[in-house]
Formats: sequence, C-alpha cells, structure tokens
Amino acid sequence: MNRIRTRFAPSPTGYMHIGNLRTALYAYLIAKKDDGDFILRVEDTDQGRLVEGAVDIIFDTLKKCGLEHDEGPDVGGNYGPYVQSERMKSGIYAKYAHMLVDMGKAHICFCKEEDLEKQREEAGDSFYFVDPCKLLSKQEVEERINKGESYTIRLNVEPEGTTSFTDEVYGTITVENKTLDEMVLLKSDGFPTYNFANVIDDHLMEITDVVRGNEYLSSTPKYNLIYEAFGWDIPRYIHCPPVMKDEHQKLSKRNGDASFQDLLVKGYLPEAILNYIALLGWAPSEDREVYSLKELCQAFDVKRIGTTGAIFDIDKLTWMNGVYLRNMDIDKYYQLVKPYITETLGDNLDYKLIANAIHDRINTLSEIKDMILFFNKTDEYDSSIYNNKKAKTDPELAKIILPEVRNCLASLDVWNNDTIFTALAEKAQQLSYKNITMMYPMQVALSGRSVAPGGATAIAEILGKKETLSRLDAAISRL
RNA sequence: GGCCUGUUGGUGAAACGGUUAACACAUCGCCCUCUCAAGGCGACAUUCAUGGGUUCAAAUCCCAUACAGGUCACCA
Repeated sequence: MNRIRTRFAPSPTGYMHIGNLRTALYAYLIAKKDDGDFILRVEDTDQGRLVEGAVDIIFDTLKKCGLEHDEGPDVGGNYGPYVQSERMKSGIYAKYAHMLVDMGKAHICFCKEEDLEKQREEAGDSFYFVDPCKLLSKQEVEERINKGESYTIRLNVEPEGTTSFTDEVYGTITVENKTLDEMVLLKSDGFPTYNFANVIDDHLMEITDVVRGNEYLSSTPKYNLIYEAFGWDIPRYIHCPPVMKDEHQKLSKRNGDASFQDLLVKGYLPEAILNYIALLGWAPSEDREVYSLKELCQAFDVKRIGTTGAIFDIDKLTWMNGVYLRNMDIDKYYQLVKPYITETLGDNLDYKLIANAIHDRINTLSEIKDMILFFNKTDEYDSSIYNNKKAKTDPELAKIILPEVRNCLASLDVWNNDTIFTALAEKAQQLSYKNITMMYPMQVALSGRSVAPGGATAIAEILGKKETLSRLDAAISRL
C-alpha cells in the first residue's frame, strides 16, 4: 500500500473558521494515523478574492494547533506552504491543460463570459451549454489565437452515460453525465480554475486521500473526468459533513461565527478546541471524549465520520475547555493563568494562591478577570446579601458574627489557610455555630459578594492579615 | 427547477435485524461542602421526520411523502 498523503487546501479569503479547521484536522489525522504525510497547499487562483494576511492566519492557526505539515518550499529553514500562484509561474497548469487539448480531451473556447451569462439568463433552468467552439477547425482556432483573441480551455464531456465514484463517508454516488458541464480548466487570464489546479496538484503531489467539505460532493464526478482524461489514478475521497451554526446555516465568517482566533481571545485552549471539533461529525468507537492530538491520531477512523451536519455547541466546548484546565499539569496551569491574574491585580498578591482558588471554577481563561476583581477592592454591595438560607445568616446576625471573626483573626500569628480555618472553626464551636455561619458573613465582608472563589479562609490568606482586618472593620462599620 | 446528500432528545452522538435506544454537554433534583464550583448520585426520547411495506422481529432493509442542506460560474 502506498504511503498515505493528505493535504489541506484552503483558499486565503479570510480568517479560519471552525469548519475549515476541522477539515484540516481530519486530513491531518488520516495521514498521521498511518504515519503518512500532511501537506498544506494554498489555493489562490482567484486573484479577485485574495485577502491580505489570510495565509498568515491559516499558517499561524495550524501551527498553534500542532497541525504541522510535512513538506513545502524552503522558508528560512522551515517548510512553507505550497502556493498555487507561485507554482503557476512555471506554467505547469497551462501545460497540462494544453496537453489535454492535444489529446483531444479538451478544447479551446472563445466564448465570452458575458455571452454565456446572457444565454443562461434567457434559458433559465433548462440551460444546457453546447459549446460552438468545439466545432471550430484546428486552423481556425490557431488563427484566432494568433490574432490575440482571449480563450479558455474547456474539458470535453460526452453527455451519454453515467459516472460514479465511491466516497469513504457517503458511499457510492452516481450521476448522469449530461448533468456535468464542460468546465473551464484554464481561465482567460491564464490562471487555472480551482477545480483544475486542484486535480493537477493533487496528482503531482501524490495525494492519496482527498479530504474536503461535502459541498464538493456534487462536483467530484467532474474532477474524476479530468483524472480519467489523463489516465491518472483517482484518489480516495473523504467528504466531511458541514459544521453548522444552527439548524439551517453553516458556520460562516460573515455572521462573526466562531473562528479559531475568536475562540482563543475568548479564553479557549487550542487543545480543547481541537478535541471538541474532532467530535463534530466523528465519533470514537469507545465511550470517551477527551483525546489529545496524539490519541486522536490513534483513535481516528474514517469509517466513523458521520454524514449529517453538526451544530457547533459553545457550551460543550466550554465544558471541555474546563476539563483541560483542570487536568493540566499544575505548573503549566500556573504559567497559563498568571498573566490573566497579574493583568487585573498587579503583582502584589500571590498569584499561585489565586490560581488555586479559581482552579475548579473556571472553564475559560476570560472568566478569570471578573472572578478575581474583588481582590483589588470590595464590590459595592447591599447588606441584604448577608441573608443566606444555607448559612442561616442575615444582616443582624452578621453584626454579631463579624466582630467575633475579626477578634479571632486579629490574635493569629501564623497566617495561612489552615491556621485561619482552624481558629475560626474552634471559635464557631465555642459559640455553637456551624462553620458556615462564621464563614459566609466573612466571605461577604472580604469580597462584597455572595459568591466568591476559594472560600472565605482562602480569600483571607490571599489578602493577608492587614487587608483582611481592614475589610472586616469596614464591613462592620457599614452594618 | 434538475441532480446529489441527509433526517435518532435542546446539542454532539452510539446502535450496524432481536438492548430497558449507550454515553457526553445543557437542564432539573439530591449528596458532599466555608459560598460558588469541582466531584458523586439520580431524573430527562413508550421512541428513532411521516406514511406504507419486507420480516417471527425494523431506529436499523425497501418504497413513497415531508422537511433540510449542497450543487448546477472563466468562486473556491
């Protein structure tokens, strides 16, 4: 069996959204599962739609995800992507297109785009293009070319019979040849069409498995006609179901839908994003959902790719991101979270203690800020938040409890979570309170919140004795 | 409109002719607990778009219908 080779072939028309990324992921996994090659090829044959910086975003995204490609032109010692507009300079696409003309499998066409459009409009749905240029004599063709008339090269298609192919996901699909048009291979500007360049490059790069979105399902027979015209082997096809925004629409850039970049900004981790999108349209054979990229390579199986569009569910991604945050090596976690903490609180407090306090409470990095803001300064609050059913507290009780807490803590010499907790628990017992009855008002006094990370004693430890006492005093005087 | 493809709970999904229709997210309870989380436990589809078949037996096979998506470019 040949070495598996897959490719990701995006066109640089904007940023990378989750659906694109998932296609890249699948292509990568299919190659790596069998220790094959993954190639990145930028398809920029439409000069009109190029977007500045798009290639960089694609490149950067794949890199951040660890989806590194295995070959490409040398760029400062690294592999760059293959870029079709660059490859075109050697004239390969035109060469192959003319080769087909010489073989009698394609023909020169002088029809103007505007004329065709007009015809199409007039004929409506029943439009079937029969190219008059097919009847032109070789001599006439040469003359017109020499005269400088612009032309395209179109594939010859016999309208009889059917063409079928087998997709690894969707199975065998058969279409009637008369529904296939004589597509343009080489445009009048000398650029190849996407379809043509795609086939040529896939063949030249010895791509064995073509992985792409299922919007190409209906045009695949046309691609096969090109392979057949050349007498080339047809690759395995793996068409992926779409990633949807909702029941009706695919994820799109225009609606500001989830792009990889956006998700990073919102505090999601590349590993979690990758893991989550792998599950959008594919299901593992075992009862498990959390996979590293490496594990995904092992577990992935084309046979288990589904056929229906999957709606992108940010809630589940959020959950999974939390799983990654919680399971992460603790030192790595500290490093990751540190900038988010120091950005809002500065360097005065122990960031590790804060990181510990929020460890089980955050699902995304961007939640950190709001959660820890109160360490800077107590939130404004109404004394009604002293009412707590579970703690059986209210503002009146707080008025009694808080001074006790204050006095208890004021006499503490060693200041850490354990000593604080022990002292307060003893005090609570003395006064016949449940722990929570002491702790809850203290938490409110220290944070100004009914919900705060870490527990009252952890907050006190982080704030330090001085600040803790001062906040307690402030709270008491406010009651 | 022609052609192609699809349709299991709010979401992702498993099942490959015989199960109480897994599992996960979300939601809702309960437990644990110094609040909230995290963690644990439990509830949540008498039903697999609908209608017909085939079969002892169908979410699984067949046929219609409905709905949805894709595609019919010198765009990718």
